Amino acid sequence: MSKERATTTPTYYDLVYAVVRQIPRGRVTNYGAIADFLALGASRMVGWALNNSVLGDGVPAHRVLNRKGELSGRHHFATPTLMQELLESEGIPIEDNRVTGFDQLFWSPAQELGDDWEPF
DNA sequence: TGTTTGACCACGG
DNA sequence: GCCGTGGCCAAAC
Repeated sequence: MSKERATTTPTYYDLVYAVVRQIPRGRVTNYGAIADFLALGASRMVGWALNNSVLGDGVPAHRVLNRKGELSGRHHFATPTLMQELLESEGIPIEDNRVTGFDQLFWSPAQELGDDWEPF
């Protein structure tokens, strides 16, 4: 929901949330793509942002994977299998904690949204 | 205020 | 092709 952060100024958090929400159902992306699209320069921050989002916001963090296409963040969900369940529910086949056909399911924000796209 | 850590990525050996 | 190291930025301790 990107509520006001009160004592803190808006951060890339909101941007990450917005981008992840734009991910179409049945598609996946990786941290590096988001980080590069937002010009964060640090893909680690995307994970941190999602860590906050999963717990409270309606951000489909399960669509965000690492560059290998692995479900690296599954352990952060309510249950380790929840992430896989959600992906399979969207028609994304998972095999050994990795997305099958990750290359064709990959969704690039910079390519789909455009370089001048902004959440606000 | 300084140090540590984190759902990562790229590069080198 | 796998493992180790560096870099990146921000939040938590």
